[in-house]
Amino acid sequence: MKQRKKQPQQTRRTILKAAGVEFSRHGYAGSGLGAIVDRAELTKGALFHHFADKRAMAVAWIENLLAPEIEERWITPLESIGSLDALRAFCRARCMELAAEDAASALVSLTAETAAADSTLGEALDKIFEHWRGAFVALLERGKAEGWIHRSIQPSAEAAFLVSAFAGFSVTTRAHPGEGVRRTCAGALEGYLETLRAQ
Amino acid sequence: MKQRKKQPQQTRRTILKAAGVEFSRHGYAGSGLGAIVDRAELTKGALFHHFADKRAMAVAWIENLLAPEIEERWITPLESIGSLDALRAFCRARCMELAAEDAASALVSLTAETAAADSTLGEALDKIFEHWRGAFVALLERGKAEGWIHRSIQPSAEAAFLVSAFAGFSVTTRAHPGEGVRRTCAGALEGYLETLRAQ
DNA sequence: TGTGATACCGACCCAACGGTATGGCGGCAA
DNA sequence: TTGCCGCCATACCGTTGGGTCGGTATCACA
Repeated sequence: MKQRKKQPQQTRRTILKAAGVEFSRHGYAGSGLGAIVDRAELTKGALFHHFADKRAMAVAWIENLLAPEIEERWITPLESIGSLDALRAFCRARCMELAAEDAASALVSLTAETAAADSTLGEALDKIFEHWRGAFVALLERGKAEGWIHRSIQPSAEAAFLVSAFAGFSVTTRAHPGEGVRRTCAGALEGYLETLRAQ
Repeated sequence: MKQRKKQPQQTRRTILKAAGVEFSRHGYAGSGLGAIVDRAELTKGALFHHFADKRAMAVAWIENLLAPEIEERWITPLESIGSLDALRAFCRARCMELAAEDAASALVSLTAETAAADSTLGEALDKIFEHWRGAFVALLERGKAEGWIHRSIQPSAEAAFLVSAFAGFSVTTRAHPGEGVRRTCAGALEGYLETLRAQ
């Protein structure tokens, strides 16, 4: 069996995965390229062969790794929700699982740090938020059509609110780990979700 | 009139204010001490005379400037709220005013960046969140006693949720400035607040 | 088997980082 | 007036930051 020794796509992913770990833990400015290539067990030569500079690498990480993770954990599951009880259960589960290593937590913390100052990163991150909101809009509109979301609900408003709520949970969870705050937030969120119920 | 030439307390505040501007714009790791003393029109000698190191200065900023600003804009006003309509108006107003320069936005972004990795900063920041939640708890309990908050409401849960919601708004606002998202979030938040109303 | 292109390494560059050492100057008590 | 301490400036240090460059190993293809 021939094992290729040079696998550029794999190398690229290895770098992005290492970068993701560093970004999630130390933020964008706090993550050095040295720490990233050390974690990847590669060198700066490899890094700068695949990416023009640090920012371009961060954008690639956002688009190639972070966005798909958000998609998989937070967005795709919405498609198979068919009742308000299912939506409640899903939101509660995601709230209780929230941790600093979660993709959503990385999205939120990178956004908070960089979006205001760096428009390139900001736009890449906002695309994910936009997509996320869009998925909630689609869910709520479907819920209205299927009769388990109240007719008077405005999907775009509630979608923006829900995404912001998860973002907020991830911040307060970072400040105050432990189950307590997550549980109370999850409970209050379920109370809010009840207001969307038909009738 | 004798104008004192050495005013250490004033110098200290000048440094902290400059640090606050840098932290708000570039985060903790992204703010260099050089940029801070330049903004303050002082030198590192002054900085390290008043603070042991960068982290201690950040803690001093959090406790001496950030916390009082949060207190003034977000916490103290809660004391003079005497009806659910007043609470709705207050929350809407704060939502619509939210900007990257707001103290709450700085609190959130610094928390997202540092709380998970630096327990010293994390605890200083969490104190503010804790105090904020406490103020909402007091408000909701008073509202129950005065009869304009529903009896079945659990103040601690709703307080955690409200603080998280504002934190989330500040993040999504950073990613997507402009009135649109803020307005829709404010609307949905008011819808949620209605669920707290007595009867 | 050669050959040009791609993938990666390792040493290096300079600027900026957080932090220190020293010393002058203003203000106050004796 | 002197002596001293608190306040702040200046110059500097070692390290690390992002980024460059020449070279080498490996590839696809001829």
